[in-house]
Amino acid sequence: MKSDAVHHGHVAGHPHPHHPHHPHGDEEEYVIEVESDLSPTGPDIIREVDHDHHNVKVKLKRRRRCGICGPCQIKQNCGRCHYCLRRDVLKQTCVYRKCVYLRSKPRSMSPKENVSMSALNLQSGLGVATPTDLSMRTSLTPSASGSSSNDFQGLSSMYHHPDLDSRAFTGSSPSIPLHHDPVIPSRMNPYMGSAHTGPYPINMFPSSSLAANSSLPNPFQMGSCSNSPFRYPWMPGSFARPSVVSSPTDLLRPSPSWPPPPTHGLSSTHQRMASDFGAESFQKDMPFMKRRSQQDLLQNRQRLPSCSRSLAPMCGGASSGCETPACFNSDALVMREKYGCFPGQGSRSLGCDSSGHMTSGTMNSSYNRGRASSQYECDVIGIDDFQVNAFIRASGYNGLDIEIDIAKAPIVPLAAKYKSKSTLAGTLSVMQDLGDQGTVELQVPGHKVTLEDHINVDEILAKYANSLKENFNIVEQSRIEFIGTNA
DNA sequence: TAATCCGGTGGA
DNA sequence: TCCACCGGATTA
Ligand SMILES: [Zn+2]
Ligand SMILES: [Zn+2]
Repeated sequence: MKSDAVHHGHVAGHPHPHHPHHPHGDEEEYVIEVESDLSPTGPDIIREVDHDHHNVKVKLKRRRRCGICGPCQIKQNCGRCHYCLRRDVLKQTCVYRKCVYLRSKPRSMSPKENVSMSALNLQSGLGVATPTDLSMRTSLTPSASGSSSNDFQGLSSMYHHPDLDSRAFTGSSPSIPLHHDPVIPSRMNPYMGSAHTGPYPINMFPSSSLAANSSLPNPFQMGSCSNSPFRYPWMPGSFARPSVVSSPTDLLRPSPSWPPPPTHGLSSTHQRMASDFGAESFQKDMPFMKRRSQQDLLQNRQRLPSCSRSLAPMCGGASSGCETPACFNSDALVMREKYGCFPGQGSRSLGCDSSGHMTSGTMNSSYNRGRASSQYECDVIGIDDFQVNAFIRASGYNGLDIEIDIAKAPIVPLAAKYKSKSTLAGTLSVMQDLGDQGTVELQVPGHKVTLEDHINVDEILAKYANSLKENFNIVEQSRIEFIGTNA
């Protein structure tokens, strides 16, 4: 296992645009480049290539990693993923390091989708996923995906900033058809973080759009708030101590005395996740990628690389001053997590007036299909005063995805309105180990959502974000208490 | 030169 | 239609 170090410089954000490159080819073709001025981290350059005076293409200058998203913080290749193992032939970056922003397919336009230069200038970003400054990130909007030409496309959920959109297409109603909607990475630092000025430990795994930050004053944490460099658990120097950390399953069991859920061969979520690793293809590296609803697929909304927390890359070191949720994604404010004590806000219900319903493993066969051993496994977590079945799995390097079957629990008054089909998939991105006890606060925007076959919180939130500009809807909160079993 | 982005494509 | 591959192209 080699741990190729990679250029740090390359990873870092690129200060300014490079000189426009004009690849003059045939005399039939000319290139127009437009520089964006909206992209905070490096304007993209658009090339407009006119072949026959009819076929007009707009190409982008090769994009560069944003430098601010989680994966961008990782400076080392894992050395284990498919792309690492076959680096020479595949010529792709490590799956763990793939920039969120680059996961979306680069925009490009077909001749018919041509737009005027003014439009281009207006938007310059053309819907491109421009790494956006944190301050700009107030909401996320889901978008449909185009065909993929990106090996990593499946990795991310597609969000773009509504503000950018509106700004971009001001004037011309029909937005410029985007080949692909981008991901706006947010500052994040799941694994390393500068104590102060540096990026906060903001977890912003695209898929969830449910940013959660955590502060964990607990001894079991993987220490995401340190300045220590990120390390893969399997690499020397890693702090990973799987044996010490309870598996999510264990952590989330209501009580240590409760028997663990059936595991179908694998004894814990941890192991389930662990077992998911080491495969070859990308999706095999990220098996959960298959585990999404059709709608997810349609919307190209997928989860990030998954792994158990104990397997998750992490940084060592003790946390310092991490107990503040400061590290909070200012985004659509989806959720946050806290540990230790929870300000006894009245307990809230998890819900939205939408019908979120999800793909609980037991309810949706298609959902389960991609999952071999654990789809029928269910954990129990407490939400407010209720105990609810939930499907828990790792998400992201230090995250958990928790799907809650609302229909089965009277925790959502509103859910009743949607009959028994109402289920809600909550995707919590928990950055670190939950430790003995923790509380996750979930804020679900109460937004009207069209009932689909599969809806999860992400989508709800996304839709919520989509209309965030127009109206703020009620946000309901929920908190989920995690009860750990760590000794 | 190394890294890896990105377009094109064949197979499932 | 989706996605893993391939390999040319672009950047630093
Ligand atoms: Zn890798
Ligand atoms: Zn990035």
